[in-house]
Amino acid sequence: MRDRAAEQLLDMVVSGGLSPGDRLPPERELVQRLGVSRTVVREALNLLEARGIVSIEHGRGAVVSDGSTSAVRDTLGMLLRMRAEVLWELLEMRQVLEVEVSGLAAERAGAEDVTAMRAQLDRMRALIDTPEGYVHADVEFHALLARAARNEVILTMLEPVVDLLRASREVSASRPGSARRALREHEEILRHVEEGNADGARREMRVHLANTAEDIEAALREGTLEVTENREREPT
Amino acid sequence: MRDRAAEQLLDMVVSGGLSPGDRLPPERELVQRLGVSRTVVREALNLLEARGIVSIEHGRGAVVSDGSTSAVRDTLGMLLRMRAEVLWELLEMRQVLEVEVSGLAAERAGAEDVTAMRAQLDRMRALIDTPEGYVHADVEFHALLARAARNEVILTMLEPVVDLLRASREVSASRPGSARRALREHEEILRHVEEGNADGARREMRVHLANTAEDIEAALREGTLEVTENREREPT
DNA sequence: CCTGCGGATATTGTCATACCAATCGGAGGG
DNA sequence: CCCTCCGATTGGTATGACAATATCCGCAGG
Repeated sequence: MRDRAAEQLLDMVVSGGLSPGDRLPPERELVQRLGVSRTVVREALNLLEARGIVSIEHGRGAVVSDGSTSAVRDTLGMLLRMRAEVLWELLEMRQVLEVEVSGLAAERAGAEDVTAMRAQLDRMRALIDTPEGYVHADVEFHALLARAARNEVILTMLEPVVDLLRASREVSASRPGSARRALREHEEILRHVEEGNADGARREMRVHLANTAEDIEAALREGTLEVTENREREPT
Repeated sequence: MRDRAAEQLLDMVVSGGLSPGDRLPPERELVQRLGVSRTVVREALNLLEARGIVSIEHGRGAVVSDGSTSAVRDTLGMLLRMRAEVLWELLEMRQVLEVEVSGLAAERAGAEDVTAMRAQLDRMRALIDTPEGYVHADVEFHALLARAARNEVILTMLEPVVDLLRASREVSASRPGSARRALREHEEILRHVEEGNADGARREMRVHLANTAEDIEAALREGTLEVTENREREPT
């Protein structure tokens, strides 16, 4: 019954013309409209919240979520906690997606994309000695690259993977010399993107990710890296 | 409170020495142990179920799940449904993932994978004149290929995309000659996989998906297939 | 007229209880 | 020895009440 109600609610959202930010009817009204008890309505809403469709706020109601991928990240994160070996699969997935993203970006990036990425590279250069800030800038660069690829679906799948690997990256970025090497590689990638050289961009990204994966493996061997998930809810 | 209870339960699972298949204590006992009402316990259990940690079975209890990826698949599926993604983006995503899957499968497939795929090709050959059954067998073949690639994460993320494209495929598969052509292409792919020729497998898969996409486009032009979004590639 | 305060109202969160539904196991009869 | 049925265990649903939080509106004061 819960699943049936959740399906009805999902239909209300997708084919009911509700946009992100809109509020669903209150629980007591959904009780009448769906003809089930409040218990079932609440469980259905909780399921949709766990799936990232809506966000339930105390005293306000259930609002349609923007297409945030945090639910996918959380679910993947718990999977990682139960089976640590999926870390390798995640790294491979990231490689598959980002290599292709580089190629697509080289074919589709506009001047404004290149400008934004160049500015981001400057920021990375400035933060190169503070691992935490550097990784943040690094992640942002990859996000800009993904946006230049002009494919929301790829972004939807890549985002949670990258999020999940962020902790690993912070450790690997603090290894001596790796940040500077990564910066050079980013510059190479951007150069190829700017020239519209898709194959070159793919090749450079493949090299870059191989090096990064090597850093992560090394950090794992040294025991510096703990494979856990930091579950923190968004701070409003 | 629900999240706190869920965290406690998750700790019970991961650091409590519970293996997949083990049963958690019944709800009424967790009520006493956690000091909260049954409502909260149930909501926490539902959250863990949505995240794929446990599987709740009526009359039996909550059993610790193996690290199945079905929760990730469901979450992604709902997310994609809500975003009503553009058809060409889905096709591109499918191409990115499946081309790489073919390459990985060529490197990693064992004899039993090849056997299963060959059997699946026979089934497709038998169903070649019934579009519906053929597409089902087709999907199954691609699933076997993905399994041979030995990366569950990629498989998990590919599935929702394929699901959304299924309707398009049923239409395109009914175009004259396309099913037979697709069958030949599948045979080529399998041949390369069998020989361990990763690049060849990638190339053949790329050809196959390009042809399939062409079929879908043609069906779109003929109005056989209705889609709300139109394909616009170039940004402003 | 504007501002800030306070209460009324709406809405979700938690609790307690009762009963329904599915599953399992063991007692009893064939 | 096997089958059946019944009771016990366990999750599923319904209901009503109250608490916690957010929103809105009117009113007093400037």
